[in-house]
Amino acid sequence: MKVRSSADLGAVIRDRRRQLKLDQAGFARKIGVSRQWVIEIERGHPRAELGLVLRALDALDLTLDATTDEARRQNSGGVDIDAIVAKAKRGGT
Amino acid sequence: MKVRSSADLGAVIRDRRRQLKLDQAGFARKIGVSRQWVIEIERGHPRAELGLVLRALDALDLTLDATTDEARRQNSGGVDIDAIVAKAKRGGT
DNA sequence: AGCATATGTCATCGTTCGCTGACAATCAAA
DNA sequence: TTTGATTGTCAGCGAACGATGACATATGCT
Repeated sequence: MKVRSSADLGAVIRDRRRQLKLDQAGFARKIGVSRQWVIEIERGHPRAELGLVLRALDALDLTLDATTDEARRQNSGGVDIDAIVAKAKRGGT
Repeated sequence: MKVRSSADLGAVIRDRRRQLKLDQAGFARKIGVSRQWVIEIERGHPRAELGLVLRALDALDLTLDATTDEARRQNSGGVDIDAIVAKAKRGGT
């Protein structure tokens, strides 16, 4: 998922934490912060510490990727399915 | 580039800032922080504010993506073109 | 309903943020 | 070398961080 705001970050963390069936307290212990911190982060606190955020993502097996908009247009998200299919129907690869 | 630590983040920001031919002062003004802040971030300061970091990345036209290790194995570089083409040749979408 | 677990709220406290302003250090070009 | 721009360092200050602990609501299960 794209992370453009601290609210996005909070959503990503909360969703993933629940996927892994961790409660806030266990999650907090795992990354060495207070449960308060988890609450604030998941709420989208914009002034949280970068380092703790990275620790949290790591604990959730989430990796952060920084890419330029152009680079992304060429790769992953922007595969031109229609063109591929059209060519495929014509017998191309 | 993958961002696992604040040092990574600093490197990404510095490289991209230079790509765009911005000096620290201009960059700082653009995102509404002090030049001091830029210096600290590029040095890898781990306790920087999340919100300011996101503003900085935005100003550099950098987008952050949070993905699980598994998800990345399935997607990014690895769109299953063969499967798509095979289905297309059969007349599917 | 009752109970246990999970989540959210509040106040307090020590630490550190990011800003400002002035001053070095570094580097490039004339 | 001298100039100018860029980058790095320092001290001081107000504001906010994150931790702690106690309390208040959910939420879920029998």
